[in-house]
Amino acid sequence: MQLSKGFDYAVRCMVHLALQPGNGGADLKSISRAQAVPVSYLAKIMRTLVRGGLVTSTLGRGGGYVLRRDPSEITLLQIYGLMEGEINFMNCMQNEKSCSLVPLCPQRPVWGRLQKAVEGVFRETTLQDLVPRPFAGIEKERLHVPVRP
Amino acid sequence: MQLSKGFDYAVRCMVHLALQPGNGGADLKSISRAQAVPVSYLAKIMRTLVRGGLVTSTLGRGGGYVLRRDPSEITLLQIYGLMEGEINFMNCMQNEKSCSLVPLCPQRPVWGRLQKAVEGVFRETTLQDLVPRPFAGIEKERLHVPVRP
DNA sequence: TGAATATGGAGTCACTAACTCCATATTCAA
DNA sequence: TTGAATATGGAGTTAGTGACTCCATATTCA
Repeated sequence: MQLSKGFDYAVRCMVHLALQPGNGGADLKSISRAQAVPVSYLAKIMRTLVRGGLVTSTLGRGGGYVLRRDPSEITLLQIYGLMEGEINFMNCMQNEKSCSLVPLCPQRPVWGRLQKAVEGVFRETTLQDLVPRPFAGIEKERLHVPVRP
Repeated sequence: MQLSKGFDYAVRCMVHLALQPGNGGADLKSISRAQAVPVSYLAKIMRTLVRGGLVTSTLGRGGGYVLRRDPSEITLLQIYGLMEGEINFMNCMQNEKSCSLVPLCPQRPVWGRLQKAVEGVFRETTLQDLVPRPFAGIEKERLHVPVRP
């Protein structure tokens, strides 16, 4: 029961974007260097985040990535959903009829409780909560500015 | 973030044992048949449960397995601990120094919260809670009797 | 004595997380 | 106009491991 590296990377890179001065954005190479994530793998992750609407990308020279919303409006649940899909602890939780052995499986509600618990933590945690203290709260009014210098 | 089949099997087989009439115990083959778990794999799982002290085994003809304690005193956390070890959602949570990037990693407390949440559900759920309704509570006074007929 | 049980541990196999590579498209600067 | 710097798309690779199998051994009972 581990979270994937992909998810970990995604979260850290989103936080990295949230930390850019004036939210100016950052490009693949710089994120890769700062977060120690292999650049080619990071590229794939960023594509997922862009497709999912959490990040905006700019092509060509001087391009890069910017958060699409305020860090306080991006939850871990959204990132998890993009990287991993629905939270489910057992295969039998995916659809109703996959549990074949017992008509009313007694552990089903337990797995459900786990799901809800984790979902709750993910839903309540925003990128803003993950910004290291010294930087918390600054530059918030300068969000959403374009990347280009 | 999935629970392993091994853990699922272990839980179901423990419940199966809790359901035996008069807690007479059951042997590999019958558990395997009833719970649809490959017998050779089940053998390995049962060894873990025996070593862990949750189940007593009897060798030789007429042998098998019996729960060592009352179902209400066996928690999912104990079973999980045997099958999977400590709950940890990220590798960096194993020891203090594995998180190398940032001295005070902001997501650490979040992973910790997940851990606590799941641990809580596991600790509060006993085998007794997983016994299907019609059987709940019966035969409790006849626990701990020997296997042999 | 032998059939029926559990034990121990090495071995197999398939799947997938994690990562690479390359060809292509876009943008800007000179 | 060209080329350097960026992102995109997707196929390919690899190492690790979860989910099993297999067999030789020990124990118990009929």
